[in-house]
Amino acid sequence: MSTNNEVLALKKCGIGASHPRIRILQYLRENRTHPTVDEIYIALHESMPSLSKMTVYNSLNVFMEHGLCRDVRIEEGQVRYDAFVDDHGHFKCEKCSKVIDFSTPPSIIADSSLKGSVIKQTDVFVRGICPDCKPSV
Amino acid sequence: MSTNNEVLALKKCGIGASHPRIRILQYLRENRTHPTVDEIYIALHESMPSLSKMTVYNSLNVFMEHGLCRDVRIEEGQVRYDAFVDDHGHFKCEKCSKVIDFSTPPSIIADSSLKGSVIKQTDVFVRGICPDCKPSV
DNA sequence: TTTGCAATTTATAATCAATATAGATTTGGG
DNA sequence: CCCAAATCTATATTGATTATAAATTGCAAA
Repeated sequence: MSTNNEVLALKKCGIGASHPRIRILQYLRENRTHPTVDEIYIALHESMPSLSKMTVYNSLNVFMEHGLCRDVRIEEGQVRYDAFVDDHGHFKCEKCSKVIDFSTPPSIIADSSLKGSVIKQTDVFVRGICPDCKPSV
Repeated sequence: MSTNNEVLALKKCGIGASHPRIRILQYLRENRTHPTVDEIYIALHESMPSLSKMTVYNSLNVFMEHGLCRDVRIEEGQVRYDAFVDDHGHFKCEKCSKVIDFSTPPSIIADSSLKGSVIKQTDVFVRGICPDCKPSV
């Protein structure tokens, strides 16, 4: 079945592959739109009437702890989630609200102030107007 | 008096130079520790007993609207403020909790996915262990 | 100065996403 | 199939921030 990948990914992390978790991870991997908890909940609730929003919160937190997804806090008061965990930045268009991925330079620290530090996590957020929404010259 | 700079900065933005605003801006400029609303409130309340926390919220929001400071949302659930508004990134040490400024590369977008976009605001957050807290080899 | 009005501040109440809790259900090994 | 552990669900709670409206302050004109 098409959820095999998700089951394997969950097992590989040593966490239980419950039905809600499989569906949430699958949704996140198939919808690279950086959805919020609410968006995920609304989308899945239709076909899983017993799903609780708490389970979405819990699952996403567990996924994050195990590197299966990351949080995108580009907007105040709305946490988005992304199953693409390789290094990349997020651009939010203030016109159409889309969140677009982009690549970042190999090194984000351009001075020596943090020489010798250990980097655990990097977040790069850019806000502006995307090419599609920008009035052409 | 030493608050002249703040009065001028506020007037230049076209916003009222009330006593609370002068003191809050002054505190922010003299304490480059990226304080939270609570930290600012506690620090100033001592010498301004009538100060309301709402005023700190209001003032910081007005300052942000006029480019006098920026918010640093490097931690979930805690907004910090920074009167240094030139482009720079923020590093948070997970051991000592300090937030350290660093410079960022001239261009933060390393691919062509956003060619033609308008950039309004950039935030670069790095979490890890700072040189002081890292056990030396 | 004094006056008057708009801007600002203050206190209180309301909001709302996220967490805590505890009982119910599901999962997976034997 | 059974059972203990993991997970899920519903409800209550939290806590930072916003909303509201009344009180106060700032400031410019008379």
